[in-house]
Amino acid sequence: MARPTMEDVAARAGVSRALVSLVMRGSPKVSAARRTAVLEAAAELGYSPHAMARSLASRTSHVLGVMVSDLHNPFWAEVVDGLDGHARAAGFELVINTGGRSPSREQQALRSLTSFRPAGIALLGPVVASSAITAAADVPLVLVSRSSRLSIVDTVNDDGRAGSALAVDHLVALGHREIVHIDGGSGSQAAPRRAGYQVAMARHGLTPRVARGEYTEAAGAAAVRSLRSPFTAVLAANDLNAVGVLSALAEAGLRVPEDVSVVGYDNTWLAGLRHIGLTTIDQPREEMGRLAATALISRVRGERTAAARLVVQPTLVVRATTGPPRTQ
Amino acid sequence: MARPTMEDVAARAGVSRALVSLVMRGSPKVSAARRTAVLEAAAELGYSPHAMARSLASRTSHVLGVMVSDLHNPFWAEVVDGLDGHARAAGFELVINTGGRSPSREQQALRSLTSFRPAGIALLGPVVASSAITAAADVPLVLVSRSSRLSIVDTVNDDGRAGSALAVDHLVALGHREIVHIDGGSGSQAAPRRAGYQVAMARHGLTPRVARGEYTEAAGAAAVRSLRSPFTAVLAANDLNAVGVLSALAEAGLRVPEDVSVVGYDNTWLAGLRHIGLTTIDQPREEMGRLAATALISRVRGERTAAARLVVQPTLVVRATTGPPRTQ
DNA sequence: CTGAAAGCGCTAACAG
DNA sequence: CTGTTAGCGCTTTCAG
Repeated sequence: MARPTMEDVAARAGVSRALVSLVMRGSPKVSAARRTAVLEAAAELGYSPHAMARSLASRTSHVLGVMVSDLHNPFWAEVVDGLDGHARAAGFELVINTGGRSPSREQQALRSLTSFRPAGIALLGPVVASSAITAAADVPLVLVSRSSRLSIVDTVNDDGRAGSALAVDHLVALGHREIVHIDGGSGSQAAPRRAGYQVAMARHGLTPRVARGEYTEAAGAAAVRSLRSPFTAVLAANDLNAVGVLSALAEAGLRVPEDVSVVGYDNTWLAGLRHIGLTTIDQPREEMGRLAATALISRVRGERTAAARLVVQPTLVVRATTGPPRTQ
Repeated sequence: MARPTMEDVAARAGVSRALVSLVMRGSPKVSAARRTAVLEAAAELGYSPHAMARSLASRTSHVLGVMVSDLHNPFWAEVVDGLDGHARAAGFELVINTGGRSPSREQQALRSLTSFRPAGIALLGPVVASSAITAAADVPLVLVSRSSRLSIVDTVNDDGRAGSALAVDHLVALGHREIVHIDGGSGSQAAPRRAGYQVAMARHGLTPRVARGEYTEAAGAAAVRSLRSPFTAVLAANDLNAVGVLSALAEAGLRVPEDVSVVGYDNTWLAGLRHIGLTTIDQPREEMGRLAATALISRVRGERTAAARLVVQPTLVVRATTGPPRTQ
């Protein structure tokens, strides 16, 4: 009942174990006849190679580790799609982990991932300390939605400053002046989005107002409830956060966009739902996943040693939650 | 630059490799002095044990493989939460994979998972053929949201027939008679939900009408558009599907619930959003994850050999998408 | 193409 | 408590 090993397959096919190894790795130096014999024997036995033994012996791995900070945010599912497609095409497999938006759990997840000695690791929206990242960095590492100064890691980010500016410009063009930003707190990429907002507001001669938030629905709702002085528009931390904002506004009896305009960030499928119809800043999610996979794989193959700083451009998607402010 | 091994730690601490092994596994038969010496040496070297070598040598594993059929459905994220919490508490780590709702990709994912020789595997909403499941079943297996007759696998399901009946009874009590069901096609658990709907309709003396669907938003919208004859209520395949239904109804100029009532299934956070306010059938998602972890771990420990058939009870959650039909 | 031999990093006895 | 001796399942030489 124990799983068959290469030895078993070799015995059954009447060949040497070395030959089975060659066949399993798809070597061209095997005659067609023997190859089929081996494959048949393997199929009959239900043999499948032991990935760990293989990577232990070969000191290589075809596994890419992926740490997803928050499985509940649809944004990451779409990034993983891009990663998965590209990795698979290049002959790599994904092993996914989750960090639950908590630094300590992320650190555990990272350790767990490295214990598999993957060829490379992608961290999607990590909040863990940069020192913890360095400690794990004896394999190629790529950070998505988090910047880094470390030359040993690659990064894939949208231009968060530009994205926020896009939102502010859109709102100002509609006539808004009282624009609040609910930020992502210490979440990944919250800082550039915040900075972009502040700079854009200043450029328009407006006073920035930042409310502390987080990348969750609950935080968006809470932030709105805590806001005292009046405002006519809010730039939320991300789509999830924006949905919380919408709920809190509705609760308060405020209409969107007549009383308050709302802009999200990410353009996940959530924003596109007809009943949400959220104006938002689009990040090319699948492409970001693809870029991350490409960066990782090129490092793994030793094709590049300099750090890659991949930046994608966000774009504005106007839907139903933004409009001109009410004239007083 | 190569990763330090146990040998390196032993050398640095001035002890034998066996002692380091004992310390790493937390054995009590090591003096406090030597233990700290070893741990210090390990910390200085940045040593972390090689999970694969360990499991290769010990023929055991503390890894649980998880195949998620669809990362885009928030339902699974919540099940994974339950699984993760319980597994972690029991000293197991999760390795996640995704199948993209395609049988062939699921099979690949399953193969990839088994290549790590995990202690057990959880399949969340698999659509892959049952034969492919058996082939992988030389480790304990648990299926979530999919039934099975195989005695070697455990299952965790809600009572889908009861869930559908709950929805139908609710709609009938409101006065509906033209109730359409958009089903989950060949998706996991679509059959019992469909059967429950049909039985409940018959019990009320009503004619069942099933439209072919899938567990996606797009399928829900498409199904509504394809419906010819009139109806006053729809029971969707799941929440995602229901959201598509809501969109298509809005497009067609139909109001919810005045013109048409809509019931979802799952009660993911999506249903609870104020702007959706979907009446739905709740499945205890985290608990399902917890039960799956418990089942898997008890099998892994050899505490049970009989198949577990764990069934949880769905409940009705009434929100804003259901109401009495318009009186003609 | 084969067979033998060494070794990946670790655990599991077992005799000191 | 220690050091030794065997492997786990596989890849990698290297000499046939």
